[in-house]
Amino acid sequence: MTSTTDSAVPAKRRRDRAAREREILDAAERIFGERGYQGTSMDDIAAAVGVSKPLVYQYYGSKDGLFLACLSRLRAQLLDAVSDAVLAAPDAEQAMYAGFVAWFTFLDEHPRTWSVMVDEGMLSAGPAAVAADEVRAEFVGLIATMVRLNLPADHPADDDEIQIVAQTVSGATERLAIWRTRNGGTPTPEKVATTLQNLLWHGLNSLRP
Amino acid sequence: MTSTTDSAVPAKRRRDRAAREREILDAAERIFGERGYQGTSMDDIAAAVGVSKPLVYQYYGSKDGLFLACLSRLRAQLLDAVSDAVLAAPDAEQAMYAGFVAWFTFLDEHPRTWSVMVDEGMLSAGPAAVAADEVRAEFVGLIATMVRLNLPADHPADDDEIQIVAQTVSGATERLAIWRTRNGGTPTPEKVATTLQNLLWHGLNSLRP
DNA sequence: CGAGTAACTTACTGGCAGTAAGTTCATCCT
DNA sequence: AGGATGAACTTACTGCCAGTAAGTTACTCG
Repeated sequence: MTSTTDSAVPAKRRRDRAAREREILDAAERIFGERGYQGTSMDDIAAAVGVSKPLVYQYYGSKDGLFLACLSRLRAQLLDAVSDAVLAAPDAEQAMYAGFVAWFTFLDEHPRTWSVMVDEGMLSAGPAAVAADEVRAEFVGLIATMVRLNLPADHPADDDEIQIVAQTVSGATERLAIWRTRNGGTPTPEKVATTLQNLLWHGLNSLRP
Repeated sequence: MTSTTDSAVPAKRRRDRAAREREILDAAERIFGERGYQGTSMDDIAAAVGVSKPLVYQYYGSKDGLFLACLSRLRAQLLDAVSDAVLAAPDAEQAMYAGFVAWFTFLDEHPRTWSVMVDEGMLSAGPAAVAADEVRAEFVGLIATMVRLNLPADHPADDDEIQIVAQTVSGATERLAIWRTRNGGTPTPEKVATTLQNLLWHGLNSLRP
């Protein structure tokens, strides 16, 4: 007999830790997304789940910790979506396009979660800032790798230039995502990806020294 | 025998409003830059100036108001630096390069003030967010105008594409500025500007439909 | 059924944004 | 001069929220 037999009713009651953690994380992601980091209190989140604040602290340690947990989950999903798209493409040019489309599409489908991550992810003090930087660093690394692979093997590229390009692409796509969200989700991911591709592709291929 | 005869000593005493406001604004810019928005309390700023907190409130209304005032002064300086450089250039290509160099150079010379503006300027709730967006919008507008001017007159450009390009450039330069600051101010503004120019110039010229 | 422990709560502390109400200093008027 | 007027400035609070100490309830397993 599974002990959780009576889980059909909406009564909150006691749940095991994993389930409660997920419940709290879901609520936090939603509320952070709606009201921002500053605008959200731990009491709000606890109340939304129907538990008391100290329970949230027991599971997530601090407000930063909880925010960080939201961020971490989102990061994994987003990174998966983009790298799947990139890896499935037959060549570099299509990989770049597919990566852009995956990026904008994912963020279309998670507009609120996105605002958690970017709009407020850069609280330059505290562990959340470190986490946000790690997310960016991961994408920058991914982009840098792609750029390197696209360069002719006999030209060891200028590392500074690769960094500059990777930061550019990362910064641009982040900003475009915010802009699209505020712009009601237009233009389409494909339109933006195409324009970006046109804008960057030639320049990328002229990186050889 | 100037009327303020005893001003030699470090005693704070009473000063007229304008002077006090400037003093507060300078301190706020410095402390926000050092500790971030969240890490700075109004008491900190008041103590640094040697006045009480309510005085700061009387002059700037709120923490957001004070932050906004810092932002506003910085914005004006930065925008001036960049648009001066752009307007002084003889053609579009050099204008773009000069704009990039001016941007990165200015931010080199004001690394702390920069972190006030960008790293924490996007608290997505509150009036500070609106102000930060206005700063960005101004730059995006400037870039969009430049792009339009560079296009052949007989081709009315696709507005979406111009927006995409402008957001891209703005997002990229913002991110590159943050990266350079954290990277100890390297590579040089000229190096970054050159790479960006190489990366974007061809793509920009292929925008014609 | 009783012991042990995981899930959960009440009731607090401390710090900070923001405010009400008052006090001190400078200047102008007669 | 000396009092009136207002600007510069302060003390002493409120309320909100992150974080905590210490306790209570209910599930589980021997």
